[in-house]
Amino acid sequence: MSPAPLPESAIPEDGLDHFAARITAAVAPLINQQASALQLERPRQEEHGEFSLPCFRFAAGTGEKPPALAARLADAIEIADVEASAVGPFLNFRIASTAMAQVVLADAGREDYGSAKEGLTSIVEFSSPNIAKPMHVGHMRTTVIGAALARLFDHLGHKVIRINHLGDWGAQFGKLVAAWRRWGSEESLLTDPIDHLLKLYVRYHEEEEQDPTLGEDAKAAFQELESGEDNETRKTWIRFTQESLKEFQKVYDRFGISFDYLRGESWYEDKLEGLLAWLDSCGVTEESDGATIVDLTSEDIKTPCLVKTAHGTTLYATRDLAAARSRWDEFSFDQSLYVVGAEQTLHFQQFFAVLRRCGADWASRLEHVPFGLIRLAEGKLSTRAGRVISLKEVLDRAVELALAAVEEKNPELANKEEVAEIIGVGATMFHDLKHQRQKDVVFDWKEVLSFEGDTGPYLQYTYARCGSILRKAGKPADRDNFDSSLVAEESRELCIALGRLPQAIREAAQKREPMIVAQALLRIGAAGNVYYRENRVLGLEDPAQENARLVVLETLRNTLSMGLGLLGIRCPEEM
RNA sequence: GCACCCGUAGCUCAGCUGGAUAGAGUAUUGGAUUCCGAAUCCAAAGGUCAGAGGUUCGAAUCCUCUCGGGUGCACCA
Repeated sequence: MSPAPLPESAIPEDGLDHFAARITAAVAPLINQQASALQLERPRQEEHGEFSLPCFRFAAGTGEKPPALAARLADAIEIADVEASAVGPFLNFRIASTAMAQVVLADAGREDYGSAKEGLTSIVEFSSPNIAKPMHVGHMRTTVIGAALARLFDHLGHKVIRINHLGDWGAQFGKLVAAWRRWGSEESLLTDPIDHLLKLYVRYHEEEEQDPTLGEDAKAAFQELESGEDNETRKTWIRFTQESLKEFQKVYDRFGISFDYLRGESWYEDKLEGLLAWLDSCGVTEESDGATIVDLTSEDIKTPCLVKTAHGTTLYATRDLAAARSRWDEFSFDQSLYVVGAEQTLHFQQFFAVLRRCGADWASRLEHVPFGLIRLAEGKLSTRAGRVISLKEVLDRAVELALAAVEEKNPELANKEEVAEIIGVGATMFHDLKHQRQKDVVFDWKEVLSFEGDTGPYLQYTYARCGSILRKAGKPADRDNFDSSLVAEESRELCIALGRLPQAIREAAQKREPMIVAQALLRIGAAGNVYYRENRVLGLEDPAQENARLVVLETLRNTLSMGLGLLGIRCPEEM
């Protein structure tokens, strides 16, 4: 049960899509194809135009050789503002500069540029840090990628539900409460709650080995917690949760991220029995070594899914199953994404397979969106081995460096701290978002803290430059009296880059790959920098020319802020 | 042992469902500011796309194998 295909009308024709639609509509009938089936390609070489259609696969049907077909089509086709030409077996399309500038500069820069009305209900589960532990660089990717995907879906007209599936349940909280009873310090909890809780946890772990009574205490504490009674243990646990959330919220605020639901694993606590009963009624459970499992060999997975331990407690998978079912009942989603590290792929395969075995046809709407892990040069991240970098530390250092850069480059700037925050956080986020999800990344301070080249600050700088010129113009760009022919040739490269953003947005959402938008923005930024370098805007003799260039810069500026906004990155007016 | 992910320039990475001469950034070297912000722009140099087979009119892209790196494999999450 997959989501129904989108109606054609749901796909808007902003930017270059406008011309692509004209091209496919004109070509399709000549080769007996549906317009929607034609995939236009983007030629590598600029001289081959903006779009291209290799004719190899259609030539077979007509009995012609590909170059002959391409040549015949090139002759036969008439498309307004598009010139078709055959180069060997390729049918290439070049868009007339004036028409392109007209269309792109009118579309791009609108808040809804590249938006759609897909109307799907999409759940994005992301971030999901563990209570009482610090957020470290490892949480960066899920948080930033998940938030970006949510924004992309939102832009495409989805009803988006953002869920933070906090790790707030499990036996370790028994330990934590027990540790708190022994050594907890009210003062430390108030000054740095997560640090204090982490230290308690680590100490408990260490002393447990010497003193077995600690293990008993922890077990007892978790049982008190699981009982659901409103006892002292529960109060303590709630307090730890609240204190942790306060800390997490500081990071989310800096990232500009909000959630629709903060639902930790504990939220599904009262649904676990029902879930297990459901699994039983589906006849998929069996006993093995005292534990309750679901065999998945029929689903091609050798490892069974464990849903209940021999001690009778539930597991991660049980809670995820309960959560999925609860969300389906509540939201009837079209798609439900889990932005979680690739190391948990097996877990997701298992839990999806369990649902399939139960005959839940909606299981096909669940999707694990994996990403590669972050490692340090010294090795894998490890809290116990001390190989951690807290997220706060990364952001703070980036902001600190940004501040130094601002002091040096723009000492007159009034709100330096505020601007440095935008730049530093933006650099960190962009760095994470410009790479493919799946690849592992080795955390490298030098790269994360770089502000030159293919970086977030480069795009922010471009935005600020445009703003600076627009301010100095002293008047807004006049779009009612905009003559696109005055800038058509000089802005051609920029318009192409701007014009391709809508497709990048769609593709990024489809592939769950925000990088595609980040790369498109870098091309826009590069073209923009060349543009205002080579085309002076202010003090021109011809006011119509000046106005036309103001329109270009205003469009560039708005598009950058909209595009970076989709990635969750803000732009400073000056920097 | 089995399964999955990754391998493209010195480094970090793009390369779309197979398409035309494999592209950026960075580092290196050289150049650009009487002119809207040099966090910029221009240029040079830099690749046996890990290796070997196969499919195809065409392979960095798909298939198989080998090598190298990473991750996971029932009572943690």
